[in-house]
Amino acid sequence: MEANEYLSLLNPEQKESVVHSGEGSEDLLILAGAGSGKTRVITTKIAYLISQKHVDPYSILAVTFTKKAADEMRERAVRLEPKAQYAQIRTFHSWGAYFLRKYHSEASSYFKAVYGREGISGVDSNFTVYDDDDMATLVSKAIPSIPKKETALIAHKISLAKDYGLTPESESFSEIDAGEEFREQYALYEKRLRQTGNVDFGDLILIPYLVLKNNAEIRHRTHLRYRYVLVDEYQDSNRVQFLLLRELAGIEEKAGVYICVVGDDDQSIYKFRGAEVQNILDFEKDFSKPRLIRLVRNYRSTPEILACANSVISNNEKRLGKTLEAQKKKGKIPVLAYLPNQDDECDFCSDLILNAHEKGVPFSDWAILYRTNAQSLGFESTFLRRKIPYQVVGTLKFYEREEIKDALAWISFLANPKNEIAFRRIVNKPVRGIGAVTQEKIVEACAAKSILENARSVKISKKASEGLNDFLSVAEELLSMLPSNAAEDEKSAEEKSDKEKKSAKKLSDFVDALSKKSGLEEFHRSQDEIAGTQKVLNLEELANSAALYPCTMEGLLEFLDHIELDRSLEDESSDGTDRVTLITLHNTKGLEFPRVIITGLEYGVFPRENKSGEELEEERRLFYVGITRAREQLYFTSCASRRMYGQTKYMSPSPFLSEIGADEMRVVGDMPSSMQGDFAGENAVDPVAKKWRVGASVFHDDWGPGIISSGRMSEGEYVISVVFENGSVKKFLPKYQKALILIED
DNA sequence: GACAGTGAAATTTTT
DNA sequence: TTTCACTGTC
Repeated sequence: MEANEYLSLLNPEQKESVVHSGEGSEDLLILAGAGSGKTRVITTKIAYLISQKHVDPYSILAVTFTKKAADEMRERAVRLEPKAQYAQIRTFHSWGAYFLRKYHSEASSYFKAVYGREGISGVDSNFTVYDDDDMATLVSKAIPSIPKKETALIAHKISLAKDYGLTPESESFSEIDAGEEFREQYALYEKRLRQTGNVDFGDLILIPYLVLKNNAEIRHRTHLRYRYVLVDEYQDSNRVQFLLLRELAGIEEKAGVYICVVGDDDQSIYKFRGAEVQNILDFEKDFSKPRLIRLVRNYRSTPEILACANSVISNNEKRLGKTLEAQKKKGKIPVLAYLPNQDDECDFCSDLILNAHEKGVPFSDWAILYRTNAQSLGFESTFLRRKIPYQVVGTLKFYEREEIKDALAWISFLANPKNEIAFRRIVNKPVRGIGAVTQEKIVEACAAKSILENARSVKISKKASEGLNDFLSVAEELLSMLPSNAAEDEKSAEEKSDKEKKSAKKLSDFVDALSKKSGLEEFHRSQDEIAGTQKVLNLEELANSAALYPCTMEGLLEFLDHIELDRSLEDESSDGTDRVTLITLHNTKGLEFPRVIITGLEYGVFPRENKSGEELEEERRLFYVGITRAREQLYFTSCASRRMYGQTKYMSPSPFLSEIGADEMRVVGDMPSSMQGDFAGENAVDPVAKKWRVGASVFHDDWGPGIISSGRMSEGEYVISVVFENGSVKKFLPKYQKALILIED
């Protein structure tokens, strides 16, 4: 396609975003609302830079957060401009992995300087990436005094520290609410991890940042290489990603690297994972002469849907501010249904879907959105009963399955025999008589050395040594199946895989052999027979997915990177079957559906209880994301009572619902007041309780505005808890309370 | 090391 | 209510 052709498809703001290319060292922030054609802009921009500005595609780096988004971006950019295939279009983490493999020895030198040389391996060229579970295991091995159940907590905290760009040497951990005790734990973990030569997820960003920051030569080379850096979904970037971007930009040395970020502050929903809305709010402050372009024309949803979205999000204070403008013709007004309980909610959704289906609306037009995974259960059983085909998105993911983790542990161990976590996972599975004590001995003796090469010289019991021999010979046998093509190291990874795909043996045969020889297949086959699972099938699936890679050590590493850096592997059921989608609100980001039902709109469910201030704003953004997924029709459901943890709880409508104007939606059913008398006897209607209902807004003379988070009868008195905007929670007896007033809405 | 029995806990989760 | 992690027994 010619440039003027694809540019003519854009609206003025989109076009401006595309042609802005940083003359006069200006950077660019594109504030792209939901459904405003963001991906089109970024892909067109890549094509435009190459074909019109004659930019070498090799010098373009475009990063996204998910594999799916990266694939889509590459595909669409290449369609516009074939040379875009030579640009680096990938996820933040996969770029980090690429960078680390390239500069592993510089990274290792950095760590040797920090920790001293003894027993430190740093980052190996053939490192594998530890996931959360692996991290927790490593924590418990690095700090044996820690109780098992706290390891995951500490691992999480370490992840968070890395997301904030903090190392054990950092001055303070106040940003992540941790202190000196944490510093010691973090340091022990790091030392242990550096012994293995492997990295965790956080390292994929943190270490490239540290290397760039501390190594002027590499920084310089990198500035020469990447002249144009584009970041998608910038609102989801965390602190360390921001720091890395600053190094890539080379602001201080005036490297002249063009930075363009695209994002939507209103769709930032990953604060709990370290994402910083502040990054996008501060962009204009942090980068050079930045230009801000707003894309607010929405091509996805009807004006009625956008009116709701705009009303809701305008209640947030921390935002750059924008109002979506509908480009579609008028449609149907959104519907809010007040329902007695969650069974009625399931039936209401089923009725909607089945009625529409009779009129020819496919099941796949529908998506049921909910706040927590547990809420899918009711829908699943109802849909099963009423024969509505459905798919649940993002529950047990492929890579989280035991058998897959086992096979991957084998692969990781072969790639890097210093990987103690992988070793521990597989050495005694199936049982080889190598218990925890023996494992400990072996790992201790082989610290920072190849377990494969050194394990035989460790003194262990006779029984264990037989098992170990068995294990090691399987590993050696498997390794011998993998020729290493060191001679071809000079070639770039892309070039190499292309060639080898055609000629060499497939890696799938290797993975298949691995399942069999390791005993994993047999082990899981017997599990399948007991539990009726399909673990063996999954192992075969894994082998299949390796078919595209050559049967070499390099192919193995590529395959590992692909698997490890794409934990969002599609559910196998994403074939063309016509079915309803059940999905958490978080998982809907980037998706759209003709008909959307947002369920469980009750205080305590959505928003979750005790949310206030910034946290409440994030919940509101989540609601906004949900609303803007809908193309044609939007429904809300809110239940008067809900079974939670085995008890029936009486619910109040979500405060978010009152943020939508009365004329912006149609209400069906009766809005419940708290403790309604439907269920005679148990909960007599107390007029005080009715007035001071859960979810209502209040104002306190000393504490300011707040929301009633719970209310119950205690010794004949109605007691409420109020969450104030500063986060504090207070209890009151409203009957006698004078400083507290109710704000009617 | 497998298993039943007990008790505490119960968000969201790109990589 | 359900789930999962831990405990003690065989």
